[in-house]
This record gives sequence, C-alpha cells and structure tokens, in this order.
Amino acid sequence: MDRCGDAGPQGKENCSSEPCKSTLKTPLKQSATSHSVLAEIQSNSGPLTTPPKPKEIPLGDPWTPTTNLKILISAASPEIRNREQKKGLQDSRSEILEANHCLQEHLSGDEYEKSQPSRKEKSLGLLCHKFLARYPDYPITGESNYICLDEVAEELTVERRRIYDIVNVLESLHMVSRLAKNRYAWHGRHNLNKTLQTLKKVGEENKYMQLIQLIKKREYENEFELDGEKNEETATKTIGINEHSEMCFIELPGMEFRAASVNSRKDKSLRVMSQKFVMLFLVSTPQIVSLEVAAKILIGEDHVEDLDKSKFKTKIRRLYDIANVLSSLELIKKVHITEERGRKPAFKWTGPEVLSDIQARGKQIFTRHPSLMKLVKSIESDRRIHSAPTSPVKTSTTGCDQNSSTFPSKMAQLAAICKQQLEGQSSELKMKTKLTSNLECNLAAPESILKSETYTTSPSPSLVHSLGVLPLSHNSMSPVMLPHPHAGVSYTIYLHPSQTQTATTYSPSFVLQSVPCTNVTGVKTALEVNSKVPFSKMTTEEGDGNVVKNDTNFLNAKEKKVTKIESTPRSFLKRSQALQENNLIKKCKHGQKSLGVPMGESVKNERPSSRALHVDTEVVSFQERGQIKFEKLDQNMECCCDKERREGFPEDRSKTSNTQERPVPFAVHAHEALFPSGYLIPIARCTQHSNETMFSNKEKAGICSLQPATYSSPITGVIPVTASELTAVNIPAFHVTPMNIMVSPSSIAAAPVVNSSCLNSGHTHSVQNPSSSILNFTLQHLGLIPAGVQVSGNPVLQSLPISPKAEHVNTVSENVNLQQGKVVKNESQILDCELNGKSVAVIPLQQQPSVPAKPKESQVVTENFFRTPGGPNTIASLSSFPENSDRAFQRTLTIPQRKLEVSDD
DNA sequence: ATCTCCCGCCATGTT
DNA sequence: AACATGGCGGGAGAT
Repeated sequence: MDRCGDAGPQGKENCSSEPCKSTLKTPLKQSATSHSVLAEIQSNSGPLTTPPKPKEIPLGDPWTPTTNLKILISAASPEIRNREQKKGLQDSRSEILEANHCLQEHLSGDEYEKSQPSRKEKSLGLLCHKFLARYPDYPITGESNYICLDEVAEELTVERRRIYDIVNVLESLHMVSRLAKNRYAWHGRHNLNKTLQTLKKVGEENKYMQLIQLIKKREYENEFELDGEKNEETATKTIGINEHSEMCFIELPGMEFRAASVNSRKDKSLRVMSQKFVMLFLVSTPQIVSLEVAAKILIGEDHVEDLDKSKFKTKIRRLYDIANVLSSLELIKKVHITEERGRKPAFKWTGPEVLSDIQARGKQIFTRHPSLMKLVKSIESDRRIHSAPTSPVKTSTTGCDQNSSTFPSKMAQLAAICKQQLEGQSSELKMKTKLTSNLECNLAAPESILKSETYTTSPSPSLVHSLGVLPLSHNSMSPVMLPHPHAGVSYTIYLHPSQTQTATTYSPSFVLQSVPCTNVTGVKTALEVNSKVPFSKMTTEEGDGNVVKNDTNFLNAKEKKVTKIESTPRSFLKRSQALQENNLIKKCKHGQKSLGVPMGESVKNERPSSRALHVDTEVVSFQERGQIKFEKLDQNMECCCDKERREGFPEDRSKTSNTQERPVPFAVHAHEALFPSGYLIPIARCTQHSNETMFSNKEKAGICSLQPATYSSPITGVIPVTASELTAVNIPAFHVTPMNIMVSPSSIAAAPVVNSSCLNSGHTHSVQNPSSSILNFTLQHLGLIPAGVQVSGNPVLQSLPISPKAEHVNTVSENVNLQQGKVVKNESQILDCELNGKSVAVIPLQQQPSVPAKPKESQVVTENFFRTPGGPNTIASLSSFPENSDRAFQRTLTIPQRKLEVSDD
C-alpha cells in the first residue's frame, strides 16, 4: 500500500490545488466552453505547483463499486459525465472516499478485497477515458487548457505514474504538450490529423511497411523455425532500416520539448514507441498490427542484436500500455489475428484515415487558413453568446439528398471499395459530432441537441446548407460536403469526378445505396489477380461471436456488415473459393518464398475489448461492422487505391477509386499553426511561435501569423485547404438572408474552410479580402463552381467564408470533416461578404494552375519536421523519397486542378 | 497457460 | 535534496 509513494510524492508545492481545482473540469467536452470560462480557467491555473496531494488513495481507492459505476456511466455518457463534473467532483469524491473508508472498516479482508475495484476497473484504458472526458476534443484554440498532472492524478485517484503513461502517449500525438513541470497544455485533436499524417510519412520513409512485411514473411516462411529475434534481425537488416534510423520523437521545429528532462529521455520509450506504433498502423495496409510484429519492429530498431525474451516481454507490456490509450482515443481497437500458429493479439486502426504524403499532396490543395479557423471559432462562441436562436428546430436536413437517390451505382461501388476507410473516420465523426452537438446546443434550441451518436442538427435546416466541396487532389474523387441529414452538420463526401455532380448526404441511407456488391466482386478479382501475395486464411472474430473466415471479398463481408446491404451469395461463393485458394497457397508456401508475404493472417473481428468502453454504441458498432478484413484483399485494395491515388487516377477509374468519403463530422482544426505544441505539425510558421504566444495573440487577431508571408498566391482571398486534414468546416446557418449580405460578425457562422494539413508544404494560404471576381474566377477555374451552379442565392449560407472580423464569428466548422477537400458552395455569399467589406476567407486554391505559389518554407518544413532533436537520425529516410516534398509539391501546385464538383442542392 | 497490464521500485533529470 | 519523470519488469487478475 505504499502505492502513492513513489509516483507522487505528496507534497508538491506546485500547482496549488486550488486553482487547479477550480479549473479542474476545465473544458468540459460537452459544455460549450465559453471564452470567459476558459479565460477563467486559464487565469486560475496557477503556477505549476503540485498540490499537496492528499492522496489518500492508500486508504482506499475511491474505487468503490459506486465509483466505478459512475465512471463507467460517465464514460459512456458525455452528458452525464459533464453533469458529474459540474456537480463537483470534489464532493462526490470525498463522499466516496468516506464511504469507502467505512466499507473498509466494516468489511474484513476478504470482503473488502472484493469490494475493491477489479483490475479492469483500474485499467489504463478506463483511466484514459476518464482523463479524456475532462477535456474537449477540440478545445478552442486560444484558450488553452492546462493540465495539472497532480490534480488530474488526484481527481482520478490514481498515481501520477499512470497519468504519465497517458500523457506520454497523448504527447506523442501532440494532443498535449508539456509546458512546464507538472503542467501540460491540452490541444485535443486539433493536431491529430497532421500528426498522423506526419507519422505516416515518417513511417513510409522508414519503410516500416516493408519491414512489417518482411517480418511477417519470415514468420510465415519458417513458422517456428527461427526465433523471432533472428527473423526480426534479419528483416531489419535486410531492409536496411534501422540501426541508423533509430527514430526519435518526432516533433516540430520550434516545438521541441523545453524541459531538458523530457529531452533526455524523449527518444526513448513511450512517446517514441507510441509514435512508431501508430506509424505501423498507418503504413500497413490492412491497418492491423499484431503486438508481436510491433514489438519486434520496435525492438529491432533499438537493438537488433540483443533481442531477448525479457526485452520482448517488456516491449509488449509497453505496447499494451500504449494501445490502451490509443484505444481510448478510439484510434485503434483490439482484434485478434488468427493464423495457423494460433491466435495473436493485434490492434486495428480505427482512427481517421490518413493520407500518405503523396496522396495528401494532391489533396492538400486547400488549407484552411488558421485565421479562418479562429474566426469560425470566434463566431461560434459569439453566437452562443449573442445570437438568438435562429432556427431552433433541428431538422434532419437530408437535403442534398436528392442525389442520393440518384446515386449512381458507380458510386456505390466506390463506396464499397472504400468502405473500410469510412470506418476509420467514423470515430472522427463521432467526435466531431459531439462537438457539433455541443455547439448546436448552444446555438440552437434544445431540441436540436443531439446525442453524440447522432449527427447534430443544425439550428436551421434551411440555413444550413451543404458546404462547398473542394476538389481535392489528383485524386479523382471530389469531396462533396453535404449537410448531414440528421444533423445540421455538413460533411464531405468524396466522389469520383464522374460522380461529382451528385452530391449525397452522408447518411445511413447513403451508405446503403452506395454499396453494391457486384462491384466488389469485380474489384476483388482484379486485386487478386494482381496481387503477388498469396492469400492466407484470415478470420476475424467479432465481439458478437461472428467469425468470418475468408480471404477475399472482405469487401463483401464488410459491406454486408457495414451496410447490411449486400450479402450476395455470390460473394460467399467467391469467398469460399478464395479460401480454397489460400489453402492451396499455404500448402505451397514453403516452396514458394516469393509468395512469402505472409500477409494472410486471419483477422478476426474482435469483439470490443473488454476494457474499452463503448461510449458511442453506434459508432462502435459501425466500426466494428466494418472490421472484417481480409488482409490480402485489403492489401491489394490498398495498393490499388494507393497507386491510383498517387497516379491520380483517371476519371474512368472511378470504380476503383476509393471514395474516402468519410463523412466525418469534424471539428475544425483551427490553427494548427497556432497550436503550441505540435511537434509534428508541418506548418512551418506555426512552429516558430512559442506556445504561449500563439495562443494569446492569434486568437484575437483572427489571423494567422502563418500565412501571408509564406504564400502569395495570385489569387488572393483564397485559402487553400488541405485535404489531408479532411476537415471540412461546417457552416451553420447564417442569419443572413440570401440576398442580404449583411452579415454581422456575430451572425456569421463558419466558413467552409477546408483544412488540410500540408505536411510538407505547409501551404496554408489565406488571403483576406479576396476580390469576388477573383474568387469566382478561381472557383470556376477550379471547377469548384459547377458551371451551371448558381452559388449564391441560397439563403442558407452554408459555407460562408469567414469574415475577417473573425472575432465574433462562431465556428461550427468543427462539424465537418473533409477528407480531401471541400468546395465552397456559396461563393456568392462569400463574395457578398467580401463586398460588404468583410474579408472573406475561404477558397481553395493552391492547386489552381494559376497559383504556383509554393511555400518556400516547404522545404524547411520538411527538414525540420521530422527532426528529432535528440536523435541522430531521424529521418535519413527522408532521403528515401528523393522527390520529396518540395519538388513534388511544386509540381503538384502546377498541376491543373481537376474540376471540383459541387453538389448543389 | 497465456494474455493483459497494474503497480510501484528506482534511475534519471530538474528545480 | 527534494521533487518530477518515466523505464522497467515482477507478478497477478482475466481469459
């Protein structure tokens, strides 16, 4: 029971508990944090003092059944959670403690023991959930949220040591950054996409994919003959990764850890391991990584030589720790891979899809200007405060769906192909949704409040419109942002160019329609043919007990599960065939090393890990449904998709194109640039600012410091959005009448800004006060504005560019997440705004041919990007992609933009 | 038996 | 020296 001993010495002078306490529930996720509140919090947060920790944990963890229940409940229900928090944790806690104490006294040994929380209840995952519940996924940017470790530990009644585990992982994702001793800044998921993108890039550069495959191959080839170590070693050497590539923590230039302490160990463990682990998911095709492989790779990098069991074991332990946190973040999910050797634990990526560098490049065309983001946010907050509920009624605007009905079969096919990708986004959606709902609640009438699972309804359906869609990259798919039927949230769907004209709302219905089975089969076949990898049988176990075995048609399976649409007998037949094939292959595997890529593991859809809390049932289930994957297929598919993406497939390829439409309700990432600590954040300029600085000033300015200087694009007024972020801004209804352009700052909702993270390029441009003509031109040129489309007129200003005065603009942007790009539909409105003297923001441009703007920084950024202060390496690998960013990027810029499709509703 | 992974000792860094 | 961080692995609950 000396538990508290080490981890948290009690008396810390830091962080007076008072401030912290008051701050405590800091930014409640659900509650729309108002500026004032945040400000208060900030001001309150005192010096970094560690509150004398009254850690009576030893006395009896508050982990009484009651506590547990509360925790679980709160974890499951944001509303409840918030309520709880508001209610005052202190009180409840003390009560609990007391109760517990009593319990302890009255129950003797055994009994007391039983009353104690089970191991599960103390899991890191659960703890992480609690931790995350304390902060909003997308905190308002200027109002940073501080995290006082001591306080958190105390409130969560855990040792500080545990908090470190969580924080370290969060740090690896740049969701938090260390400000000082005992203090961290909470960034939420604002930087997540960028971070992931960067990680993916680094992972690619480090050839993790190959390494993984090599390892798998070895295993596959010599089932048990060689020890993993040797395999690993060999693999590593073969690939030529590692030794030198020992990667250190990836951070952004200017964002390095300030504390030496952190630096000292930063290249070690948890943080780095976490990043690497994530990289593995991002680079591997079926985004499933077994612990074993991950451990080997991680160990391999460190010390290829001494790979002993204990080390391996330790690595596994750490991976579990990390996995728990990542699971809580809903980035991964535990699954089991069943192969001949047996079942082995693995994790499946369920986070947002991350475009590869190359892929992203094309898509990154548009980046939301930081200032816009801020504006959006400002608007939002403003709205909350000032604006009257305009249209309280939440209508499920299914609008735009006219198209859905018309949804071409092609689309469906595409959807099928990419469905898996959607899964990943679902989580994001969920998150975004939450945010949205919060916002909505604030803005709209109570009725409009939605549950986290549901999409939020916009205050006024009519007002809410679909945002424009920005064409994305080379990818032929055009993202279309549509209002969510259920919610007022718009989201973007990527359609193939050919499909572009059709806009659909992301809705269940949509999904269903979009996924025809037939296509899947065809695709599959093609893939199979092409694939060099032998199929192996894979099985996915699901929580519900379904076990699917199959190698092919994972799509079908998936489809079936996801959409419930099709389960064609045919597909099953195919499946069986595939299985047979696989078996044959397996039998021959020894003889054929060439086939060797041991991809085929059976993946089982796993039931939700016991630990994981299923907060959002819908989401989870959705994700789960889509879980079944057949590695091979996946892989193949992925490859194809990838290829296509890179090549920028021609339009006719639409079938295969992966529609990544993940309608993801997204929070607007505001200012990545502003973000204090994102190490991975590519945006060059941002990094230059110290955290503190960034927060304070920029917010008000509403303008990102980043922008202008860096890119000058002929087209002013346009803000390039990066597709990579996939974030679309959802623009809530405006209070503006169609004709009327008078948008009061307060009334301005959000601008449809597409946010993207240009990892390499950091192309964030934002122009202010673009001339309308220019905008029009640009839009047309880009194809954003369909020739026939009439942009204006629409009373509902969906995508409203944000007014420069951003300060008062409310942001709703958080709702939508665009994967690739968005098109702003209401250009007219935008123009209007501008005309009115408001500066308009949003319009994607970078890709426009005419805009050659290439950030000079890109190069710099790239270099720094991965630079790991502590480490040597880092990225020697960058070299692996010779063409790296700059050039490629430039080229990209020059590439004529493909036509953007705007769905007009 | 294996999988998970909590727990907390203790080394390392910071203040 | 006291405190902050966090590497690490024993060992026990969960399966």
